[in-house]
Amino acid sequence: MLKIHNSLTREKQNFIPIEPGKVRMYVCGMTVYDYCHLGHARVMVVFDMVYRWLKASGLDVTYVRNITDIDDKIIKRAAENGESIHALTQRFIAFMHEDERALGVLPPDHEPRATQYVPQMLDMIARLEANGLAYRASDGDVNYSVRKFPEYGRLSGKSPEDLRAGERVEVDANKHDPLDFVLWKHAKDSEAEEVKWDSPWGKGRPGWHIECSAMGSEILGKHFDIHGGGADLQFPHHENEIAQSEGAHRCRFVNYWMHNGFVRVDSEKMSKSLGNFFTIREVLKKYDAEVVRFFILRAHYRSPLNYSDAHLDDAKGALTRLYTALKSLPLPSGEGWGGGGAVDWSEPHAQRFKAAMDDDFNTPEAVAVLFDLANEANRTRSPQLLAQLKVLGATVGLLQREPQDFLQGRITGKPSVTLGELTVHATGTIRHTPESIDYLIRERATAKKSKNFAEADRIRKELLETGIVLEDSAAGTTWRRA
RNA sequence: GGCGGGGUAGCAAAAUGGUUAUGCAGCGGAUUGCAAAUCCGUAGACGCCGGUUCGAUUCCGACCCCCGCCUCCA
Repeated sequence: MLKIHNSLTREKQNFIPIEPGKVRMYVCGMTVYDYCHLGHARVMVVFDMVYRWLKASGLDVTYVRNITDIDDKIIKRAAENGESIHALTQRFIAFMHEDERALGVLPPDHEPRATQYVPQMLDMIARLEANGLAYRASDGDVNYSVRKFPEYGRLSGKSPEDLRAGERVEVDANKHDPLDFVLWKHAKDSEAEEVKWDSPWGKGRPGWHIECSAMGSEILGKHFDIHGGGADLQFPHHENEIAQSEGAHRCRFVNYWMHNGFVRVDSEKMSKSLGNFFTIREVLKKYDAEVVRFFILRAHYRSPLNYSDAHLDDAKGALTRLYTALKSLPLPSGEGWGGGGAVDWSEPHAQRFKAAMDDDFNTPEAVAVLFDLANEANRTRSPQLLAQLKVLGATVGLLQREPQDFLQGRITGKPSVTLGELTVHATGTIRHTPESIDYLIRERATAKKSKNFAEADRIRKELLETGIVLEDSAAGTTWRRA
């Protein structure tokens, strides 16, 4: 039985879908005006893992992750760049997709963009107005009247009294109450036509929170199973979503709320405002994308995750152990590595793996099982256990490449991002190609045959200095990147 | 100030009222021309102080420290 930690109740609960066998899940995605950073990578990877595990559990999942393609920051950035918001957002959506594919993130079933759902948002605002929860302020904005929604604060565990609005931010005089938030922003003369939509309240554009309420209910229905996002969205974004959705539809909005922890740098939250972020593509120039994915899944999704090169190096070493074990798995006849059989769920490791994953997606524990599996497979030389390792890895989007591709630093498929090509390490003095490495391996074999170990060792050392490790075995010599 | 999360061996990171987490690094051994990889063995831990208990890292209380949300943020 799958258990999920529900932010709404702050405890693990048995997961019971609204409709048996089906799961409807919504995750807050990115605002597209810049490159994605590692914090975004964590949301993508974490919920991709959730998506994959729900599917592996036999559930029919509908996964929606939205794209915010209209908001203040986008307008500002487009103006700075002297381009349309459409051009700006299209570009960064494409970059985001590249980053995701590199990280092994499956495309969600739906990826709605806010600008495509303005009519649904207007409809929702009208309902809120009809229900007496929205009002038109003197400046022309339409606001949500938080005090009229008694449940407000339930998700974040805050009471309106405790919020002390205005303590950190100036209170907007147009609001009836400082906690009220905007549903519809009136158009300003200075703004481009591109960001103005007609509405019963005059020209304008949607507030941020309404898009998720509108897109969620439009695609998944008024009541669905799981809603996720970064922990910083719990308040006010998700709190406001609940107020809007339940206020408009007069029914329960979401059963299980999930929030992932932050990526940190030097024990501080990685964020745009602090400026301490690393973009995904920046990191992918230095580290294999699967190492980054493994790094994320090696921690529990709700725990903080400290980013540093040392930690990535560590993750790389660990993943190398798994792929090294997999190296001796014979290729299934006629099939490439992309394929893979079904998991044998009766096997003990698989049972432990499942128990871990079912316990609020405990990927650190599940990964530990993978290592136990690798150890036993190495010891017993069992192809069955290696096959099991590979298919279990698949359930969380790991270990699907040909081992030599990983070990020798190649990328499977053709991500359009330029990633670790075979240029060896920066510390190296000579850069080798696979051909030159093979040549040197043959030279060394000749030297070894004539017992010229000094020359053999010299060649091995020369390669090692450029980051290439040679491994001799009965079957011959293979190489991998250090 | 309000609310919430956390402090585990050199580093990372889980579980658990009594029994090996796991990975990297370390140490000893097997293997190897020597290595690497692999295997076997080994050392090392639960912030501090009390309490409950036959027994606490695990439960309870106080304290110290760190982090997050309360503003846009994944």
